[in-house]
Order: sequence, then C-alpha cells, then structure tokens
Amino acid sequence: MVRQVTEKSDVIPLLGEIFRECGFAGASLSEITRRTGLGKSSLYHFFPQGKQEMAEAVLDDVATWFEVNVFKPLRAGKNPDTSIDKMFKQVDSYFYSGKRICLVGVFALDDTRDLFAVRINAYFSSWTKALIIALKHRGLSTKDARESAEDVVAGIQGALVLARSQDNPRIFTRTLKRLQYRLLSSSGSGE
Amino acid sequence: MVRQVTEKSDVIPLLGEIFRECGFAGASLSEITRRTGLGKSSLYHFFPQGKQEMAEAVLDDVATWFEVNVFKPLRAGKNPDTSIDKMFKQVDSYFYSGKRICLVGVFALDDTRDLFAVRINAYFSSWTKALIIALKHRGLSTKDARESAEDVVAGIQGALVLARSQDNPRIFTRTLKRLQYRLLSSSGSGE
DNA sequence: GTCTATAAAGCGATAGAC
DNA sequence: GTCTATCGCTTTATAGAC
Repeated sequence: MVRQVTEKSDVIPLLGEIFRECGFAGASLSEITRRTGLGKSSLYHFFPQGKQEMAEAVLDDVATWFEVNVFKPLRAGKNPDTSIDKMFKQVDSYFYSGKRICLVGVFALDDTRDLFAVRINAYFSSWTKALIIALKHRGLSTKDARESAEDVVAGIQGALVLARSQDNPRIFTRTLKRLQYRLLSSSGSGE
Repeated sequence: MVRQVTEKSDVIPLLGEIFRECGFAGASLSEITRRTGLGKSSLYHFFPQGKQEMAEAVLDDVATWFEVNVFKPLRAGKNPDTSIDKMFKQVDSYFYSGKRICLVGVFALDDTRDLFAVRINAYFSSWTKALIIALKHRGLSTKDARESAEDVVAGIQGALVLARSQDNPRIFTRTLKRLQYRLLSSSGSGE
C-alpha cells in the first residue's frame, strides 16, 4: 500500500508509472493492487473493463498533458522560438531528464500497440504535426519542417531508449540539447 | 505448428520473432509452443532455464549478427565511408525497411531490461563505439564523433518507434536516409 | 528428443456482503 | 467504495514413459 486514494484521478498517475515500468502485459493486477493500495474490487469499480480500460485512461491522461503543455503552444504560433524552447523544457521535465521513459513508446513497440493503435498513432502524429506548424512559422518550407519535426520526435524517443539501455540519463539530456541546437540553427526567424 | 525443427539453432530465430512481437512478459510458453511447433518438453530440453534462457540465446544471436555484419566492419577502418554505407544498408535490411522492430529496444524499455541489463547495454554501447571509431577515421574529432554516433544510434531506434506507432515503415527508411546524409556531409574523408 | 500428464501458482475477472 | 471469497483459465515448470 503506497498511499490511500479514493479518487479515480488520483489513481491514473499511479497506473501510468506501473504500465511504464512493467509494460501492459507485465503489469499484473496484483502489482497494480500492491502499488495503488486499491483492492481488485475498487479497481473494477473505477474501471469496469479492467486493465484495458485502465491503460486507455492513462493514455488519455498523457495525451491531455501533452496537448496542453506541448502541442497547443506549438500550434498557437505567436512566437515559434518560444514555444519550441518551451517544448524542450517540458519534455526534459516530463521525462525526468532521462530517468523516465515514454509510456506511449513502450506500448508502441510490441503487440500492445494493436490494442491502443488509435491513441498511439494520435500521440506521435499530433506531436509531429504541431511541431511542423511551429517550424513553418519560423520560415521553414513544408518539406524541411516535416523532416526536421520527424527527426526531433524520433530523436527524443531514441534518446530515451538509449539512455535507459545504458542506465545513463545524461545521454537523454545531451541529445535533447543537440536536437534543439540543430533546430534553432536551421533557417528561421533568427535570419 | 509453423515448421518442423529439431536443432536449437533453428529455434532461436523463431524465438526472436516471438519476443520481438510479444515482448518478454507477453511471450507465453503456449505461444512459443504454437509458433515453433515444439512442445514444452522439447523447449525445456533445449533451454533448461526456460524463458529466461531462451531470451538470452536470442540476444546473443542478435549480438553476433550485428558484431559480424555491422560492428566489425565499422571498426576495421580500412575504408570508413564504405563501412558506414554498409551499416546503413545492413540496418535497413535487418529491420525489413521499417517493418520489423528492434528486439533489444523492446527489452530495454520496460523492467525486462533488468533481467538482461548487461546484454542490452553491450549491444548499444558496442554499436556506438564502433561507429565512433569509423567517424574518427573519417577525420572527426573525438567529441564530434561521439555526438554524431549517439545521434545516429538514437535516431535509428526512434525511427523504429515512430514508424511502428504510425504503422508506416517509410518513416524509417526516409529517416535512415537523412541520418546517413547528415553523417556524410559532416567533415570527413570527402574534404 | 518428443510425448502425455500434471503440479502449483498466478492470472484477469466476478459475486455478494457491508 | 471496499471487503472477502471464489471462479475458470492460463501460466511456468516438472515427471516419467517412450
């Protein structure tokens, strides 16, 4: 029993960490029970469809966070340099500077993807599209913006994999720095 | 029953695909039995330690393949441009042009990593180090070589995640092309 | 090396009391 | 909303015959 929770909104972040660390198949109900402090009955009270519904709630929670804190600012377009800088800061903070991995990435790799295909697709495509908009506002062509955005989103995911495989979060932070530097030194509002 | 196999060396590639698609926790013995055509008794005859030993055999098999076809050529150093070009060709081929994902990456993300930490660490560090050697032979400084190598290895992993999440292998192939282009246009033997 | 049978534990999920 | 008890099934793993 980690803590006492009675609200669904309190449970979801805990579920997120469990799925992140164990994967979907590896996250057993007994582990979930142990780490949330909620019995199976309570869990099924909150999530009648069981594990599947828990994971969907977590994915929606993650999507909302990124929508508010990353995607929307990127699309707003008032100042692309500012919103891109904010993106990197938020990403560094969200992934605990490389000590935390991406739940959507975990689900995307094995056959868990098929269970949540729409949400997983939407997460990465929203991110890429929002970044493309910001880069076009900086003066990049559609083609250049798409390529750069894809490089950055892929680069972030890859850096998380690499950092975790080496048990070295600094791989993540320094790769993030290089990705940002490369973006800002491409043609844009600074010219 | 997919095929009749009686040699351990025939089973390992099949096991690789199963772990790749299902993850370690998600790969049940019944699924392994089904797709290899081997009964549990035969599996435990080949791998007395069970699933753990199967996964270790697969990881060693992957490591050997990359050592022979990618890392060793990169380190050989006779012609870094050639061996780097070979690396990208082999990687594209190994990952079926983005239709296959990286087994080591799958294991690296969730808590499966802790079971195979040494092998997972070795895979990515061997790759990065071998690429650093080739890049230094091309004239890059130690610092630049390390940064570029890290970008490329992370970029490949990230492109695999992105391609799979969008169910679009072309994301992988075009990201691979850009990574190679960026490597070759950095200072090197072409100058 | 592969078969059948089986063990012991854990799995996701449910029922009914409170 | 949380408790206890339990269902039916699957899990990993083993034993012994052939």
